[in-house]
Amino acid sequence: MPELPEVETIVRHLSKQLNGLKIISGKLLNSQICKDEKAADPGAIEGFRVKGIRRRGKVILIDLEGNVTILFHLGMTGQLFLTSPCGPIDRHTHFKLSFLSYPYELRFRDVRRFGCLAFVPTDEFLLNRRLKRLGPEPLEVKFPEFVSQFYGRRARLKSLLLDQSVLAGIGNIYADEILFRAKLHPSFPAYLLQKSHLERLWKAVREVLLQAIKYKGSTIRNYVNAENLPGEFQSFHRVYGKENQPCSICETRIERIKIDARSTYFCPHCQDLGIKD
DNA sequence: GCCACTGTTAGCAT
DNA sequence: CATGCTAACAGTGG
Repeated sequence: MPELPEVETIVRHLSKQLNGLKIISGKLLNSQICKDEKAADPGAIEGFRVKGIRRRGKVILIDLEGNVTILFHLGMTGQLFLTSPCGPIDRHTHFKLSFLSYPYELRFRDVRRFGCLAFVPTDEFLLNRRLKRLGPEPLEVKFPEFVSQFYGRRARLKSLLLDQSVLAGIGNIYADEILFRAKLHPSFPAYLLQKSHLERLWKAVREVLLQAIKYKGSTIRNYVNAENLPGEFQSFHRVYGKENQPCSICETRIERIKIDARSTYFCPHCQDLGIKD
């Protein structure tokens, strides 16, 4: 579910709401969600204040006093949202936090449990396995470094966009939307790109992600933001999930192929690099 | 009921 | 190292 724009939307809202609040209780309802290291001990963070909330790639980091950072990865179906503590809790809710003088609790819910939760030392958070191999932030990387991430790589463009060590935070939806906007074929090998192609790709990464953040991400099925609301960017999708529908530019039928076992949607006319030229 | 599919990625084989 | 499958899980739709 959540890629960079969805995670950024969550982080912005949590940051506005939770900064400075004091934690009065944390409850781990299912320790299986702490799959990376030993189960988090929620007792260890009671009484600490929230110092800040950050995003790195698709990872959410809540920094607390006491050199503790709570790390969340939402996997495919993870949700991190604020809700009334009186509402029902289902069996997919794995963790919750409540705060002094604040009417909502923060819940982490994840049906498929591909997500994870960990408590890490703030001063060593980069050593966490979820973070240490991440590539540059797609919205911060300068063009020369962007080029170096693709230079000489024989893999297909789609594979590299999905590779979190190339760029951190892009997933299946935005990879396809970015390649459509850049007019590049998802199967094209990166090392054959010309500089002008890379410039198109670099710009498309920024434009698609920024617009998706503006519309609070995409909801296809499970995603909700920290306000427990769906995103609105799905109505701007040009190719993702649109097999056999006419391309919004040229009316050609959108095709679906498999790359790395992931559905990949593209317009064979608009994205014909390596096919026709 | 069965089978295919799903927004992720660590771990393994090649 | 680079690349590409597979499995982990639960639910949905044909």
